[in-house]
This record gives sequence, C-alpha cells and structure tokens, in this order.
Amino acid sequence: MAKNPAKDKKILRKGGWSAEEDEKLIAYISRYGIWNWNEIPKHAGLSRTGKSCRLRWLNYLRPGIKRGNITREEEEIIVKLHSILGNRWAAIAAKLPQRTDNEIKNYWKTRIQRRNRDFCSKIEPPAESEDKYYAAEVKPQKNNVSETDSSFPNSLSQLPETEESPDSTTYDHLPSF
DNA sequence: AAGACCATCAACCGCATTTAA
DNA sequence: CTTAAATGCGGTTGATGGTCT
Repeated sequence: MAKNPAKDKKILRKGGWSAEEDEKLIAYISRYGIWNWNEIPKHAGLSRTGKSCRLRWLNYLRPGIKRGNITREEEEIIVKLHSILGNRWAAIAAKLPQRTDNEIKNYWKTRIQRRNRDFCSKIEPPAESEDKYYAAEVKPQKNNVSETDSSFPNSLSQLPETEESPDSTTYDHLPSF
C-alpha cells in the first residue's frame, strides 16, 4: 500500500444524476470530447465511474436525443425489427437514431411485451392474429397522441438507411474525436 | 382519504467483445 | 501471442408516481 487509499479513492456516487453533475459532464465533453470514459469523470470533477458517465451521456445528455412519446410509427418499426433481430436493442436503436437502446428496451418490456402477454392470456389467439391485434390496438393512455394516425410504414424498406451512423450529425458543436 | 398495488424509466451490474500494450 | 483495460450490450433492479380498492 504505497498510497493513502482514503485520499486516492473518493467515494463514488451512485443513483440518480443531479443537474450539477449533468452540467459538468456536458461542459467537459463539449470542450474536450470523449477520449477515455474512465478518465473523463476525474477531469470533469465527477465522483462517478466512467461507465456511469457513459451511460448518462448516451441515454440522456447526448445531443439530438429524443425521449418519451414514442410514436406509433416508431413503435411499428420497433416491433418489426424485434421480430427480425430479437433482443438486439442496440441494433434496433441504430435504426432509430434519436432513440437509445435503453429506451427501446424499456418500451418493449413495459408496453409491447406486456400487451402481447395479456393478449395471449385472455384470448387464444389465432395463429396470425398478433399483427391484427397490434394494428387495432389503441393505447389506453391519457396522453394518447395521434390515435387516428393511419400512416404506418408498410415495410422496413421505409426505414431510414442509417445502418451505423446514429449521431454523426448531432456532434457538430463538439470537437472531432 | 389512505394504503396497496402497478407501470414506467433511469441507472446499475455482470458478461462479452474489442483494443492497446 | 497474451493479457489487461476499456467499451458495449442486455438483463435486472429500485425509485417514483399514478391508479385502484
């Protein structure tokens, strides 16, 4: 033990992020970019793991991110991609550049999966009925948005062709890294 | 009105993969 | 080539707010 551990090792914070922490992380990344997640919190004055900072940035602070109010069109895309890709949330998120894998995963688990399960437990579904059920479904939520929207994409061919470039357009204000 | 229950979402954890030394 | 560190991913948990009884 060459070093004084109490001095060397700050207590790392866990749990929810404060506005002040958010500001620090945004300010640091805006100025210096992302170069090493493990080092960033030290230099940014944050008592967080690099992992925690990365997650916060990717899922919440990243510019151009859109949270909440997943549209029916987006939901349609998620359902279709999930049927193709399975639980590969990052791959699904790559097709919806403004959405994070975490959000899509949460959305799937809490809304879509539950709905499918409820449906299956109530009614014996005819083999191909899930799509019909899905299409006919109207979310029983208060903040229903555009329920009458009938402009679903009919196929994956209408998805944006953004295989691997989710955010390249949103970092304009940052240094290149 | 109040407590129980449920749904949602942010964040953590562990493991796998990739990269650098 | 090997090993360790860094990063990425998916599953899971815990806090919170809303709804139900």
